[in-house]
Amino acid sequence: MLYPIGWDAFGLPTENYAVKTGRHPAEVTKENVATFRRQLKSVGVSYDFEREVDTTDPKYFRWTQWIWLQLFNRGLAYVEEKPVWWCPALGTVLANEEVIDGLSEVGKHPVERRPLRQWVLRITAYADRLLADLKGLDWPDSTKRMQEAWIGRSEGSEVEFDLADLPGERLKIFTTRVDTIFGVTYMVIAPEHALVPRLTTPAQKAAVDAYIKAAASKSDLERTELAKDKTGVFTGSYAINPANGQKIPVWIADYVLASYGTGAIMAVPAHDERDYAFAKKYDLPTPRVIAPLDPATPEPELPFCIYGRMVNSGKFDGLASAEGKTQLDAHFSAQGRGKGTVQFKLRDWLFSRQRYWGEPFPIVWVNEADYRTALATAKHLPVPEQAVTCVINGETRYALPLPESALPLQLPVVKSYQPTGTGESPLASMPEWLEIWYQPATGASVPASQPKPGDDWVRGRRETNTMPQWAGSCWYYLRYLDPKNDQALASKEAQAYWGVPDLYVGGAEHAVLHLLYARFWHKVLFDIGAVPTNEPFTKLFHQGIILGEDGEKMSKSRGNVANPDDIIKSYGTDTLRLYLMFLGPLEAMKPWNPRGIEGVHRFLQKIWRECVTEEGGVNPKISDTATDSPELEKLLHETIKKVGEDIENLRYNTSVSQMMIFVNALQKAPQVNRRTVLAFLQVLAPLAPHITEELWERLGQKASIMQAPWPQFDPAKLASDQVKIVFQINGKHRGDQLVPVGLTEAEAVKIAQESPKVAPHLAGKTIKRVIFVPGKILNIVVA
RNA sequence: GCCCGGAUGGCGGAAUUGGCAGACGCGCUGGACUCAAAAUCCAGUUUCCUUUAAAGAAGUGUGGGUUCGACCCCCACUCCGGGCACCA
Repeated sequence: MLYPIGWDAFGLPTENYAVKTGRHPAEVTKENVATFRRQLKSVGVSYDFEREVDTTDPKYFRWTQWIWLQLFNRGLAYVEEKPVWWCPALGTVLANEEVIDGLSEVGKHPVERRPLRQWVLRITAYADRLLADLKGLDWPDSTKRMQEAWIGRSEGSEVEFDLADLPGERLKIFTTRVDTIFGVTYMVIAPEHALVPRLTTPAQKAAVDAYIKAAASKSDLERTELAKDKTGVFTGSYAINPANGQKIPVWIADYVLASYGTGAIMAVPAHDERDYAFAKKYDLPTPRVIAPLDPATPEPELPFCIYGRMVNSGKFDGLASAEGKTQLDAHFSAQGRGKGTVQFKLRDWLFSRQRYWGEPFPIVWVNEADYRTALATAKHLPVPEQAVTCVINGETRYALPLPESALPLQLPVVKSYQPTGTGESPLASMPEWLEIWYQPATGASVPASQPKPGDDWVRGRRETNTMPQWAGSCWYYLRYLDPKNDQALASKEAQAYWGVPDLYVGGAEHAVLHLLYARFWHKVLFDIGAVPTNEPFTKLFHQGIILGEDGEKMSKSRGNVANPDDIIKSYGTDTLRLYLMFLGPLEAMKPWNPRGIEGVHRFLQKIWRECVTEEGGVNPKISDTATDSPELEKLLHETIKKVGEDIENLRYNTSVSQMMIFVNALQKAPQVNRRTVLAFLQVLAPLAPHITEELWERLGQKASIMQAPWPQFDPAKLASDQVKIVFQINGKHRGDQLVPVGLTEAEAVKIAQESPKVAPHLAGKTIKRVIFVPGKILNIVVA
């Protein structure tokens, strides 16, 4: 059994606190971890603190950086300009959650989308496997469905449209409904599309520029889903529909995203809701090219968005949609302007932050000549086949990785965590760390202000971006297996012995992002032979969270926090543990209710009194010779069974109820056998370890209760020869009676007819039908 | 807006997944013990009708449906929560 704990301690909240207080995030992290660790221990959680990990520990993030180098080496990391929230007033990049209604959360300043140089991970290369391998996982179906939708595999077609005003150029679009291509009345490209400048005519330039500026301030979410009101602007240019040769206008609209498909669509207003809304607004034609399959059906209202039969489509008329798609794909393929293809909604993963408190990238940016030299002198460097480049200050730079032997690359101590104002992280304000002479073979460096140390040294600039918090949390479950290993992220032996987590418990808020990112990393590690399995989390359970008394998430600013220290002080650890379990189902979000805690506290006190007298001796009702009543004995075995099953199924709340029922019966019993009490204490021990250990000892046991083998229930003791059967007339409850097990239907009907409660409802009626469920119910339908 | 959940007494929740709705606990009411209180114990506690009891009737967010029988399955809605790619 491996039951570990660790701290995912990089990230925004700590950094913001550091900015505010000027204290080093590492120092703050250390304090917070100490508090959490103390509280967890006081709750009596049996984590193995020997295996504790901390993602901000250089000994840990050395391996985070190592994994990242493997991704880099395999061509799964690249650099691109990506739009992020930029706040000119604060001079910093903001997270989505820090932007509220287009204003910064701090100071309420206006924000805009600005493209910045970012590291991106090619998770889309694994889209098919991430989708296909979901099938074998023992996860909640809802979570699997969410991941499926997120990956968003969609089969369709790519088609290239000639451009009337740019001879030789083509506009490539993606569509899932190529069968509607004869109904295209305009094209739409995303505001960020590369062809925008060349397609925009002088007459339209002012309008287009204004539109692009406005679109730049919206998030993708605002642009597509929330916006019922579609907006757009005409470029002034035209494309040619390759299906029928028609000249059609090219528009720019922000409901088309540059990040999905080709960033351009063919618009078929008659058969697409978004296109229809747009066409109505801008008065564009909506010709019908799909009719219902059944010709007898009256013409449906537009937009008609389901499959049907092609009409007004030249030689393709009459084909069903599916067949039409196949033929059109072949048709365009033969012309070299299209093909059937698959698109994913999943986008590559923006994997950098312009922040201080994260893992530094083990990358030095050098010029092309130095890059060639470095590769020649240091052949072991983990470089991709195709060099990763970017333009910094107008110069093309090459990404040169640190050798694995030089890891970890540590964060320099900075004077200020304040934003630089340029969009770069605070690391950019550390010239001694940033601008260096660098020896590629060893990873050694000296500040560039000093003389060049030798011939095999090159001039370099370190990467100022840091990794997002996901990085450390993507693989921590592997580090628990072998937390102190300095040769590998975990030894082969440890991995073979422990495998992957048997049960992964995590909140539903991680359903897509964390759980998808970690699966991606794990698959890459599998591909390079660093882990023996294809999937990290075979069985998954989402626990809920305890909300504040007001039903809102607990937060200091809201003042609705319940502190475990206070509860432990007044009621003790076992009461807190038991109450947390009794509060409701583990997976539910439930508010903290301090009043109910009295109930479980009384329950534990009652158990104490049943075992121990006021003077501290063993309660005289307990003896080795007492014979328990059959009822108490049966209840004990039912309790052992139910608690065992409930623990297996993570239904702790109902196991507490069952134990309460048992103790109520125990209390009423005049005599009780010691074995019965001991067995009960054992099933309670996992939830209330402290009090049960104490009572176990007071009842004369020498070894720890934790060492004793789990009690077994005897199925024979659970059997009953009597069972209650419910009588219904026309589905209405009219009485019940204890009857022998194995009663036949005829006998049951006879008993019902003789029952004083049931008989009146049968008087003068004809029995139409009898439904008999043995041992449960007899329903007589009368008329 | 899209994807995923949820809604049961005054409150937290239970119901073997289509077979007695409300287990268990909190709270409340009444009683016992006590000079008194605390603690503890006993009884009651979905709503309505009924003097009370017996006996009825209604009842699991709303409106329909399937079924001998629906908290559970289907359809349409309402409200609340999670996620929507830089909180993680």
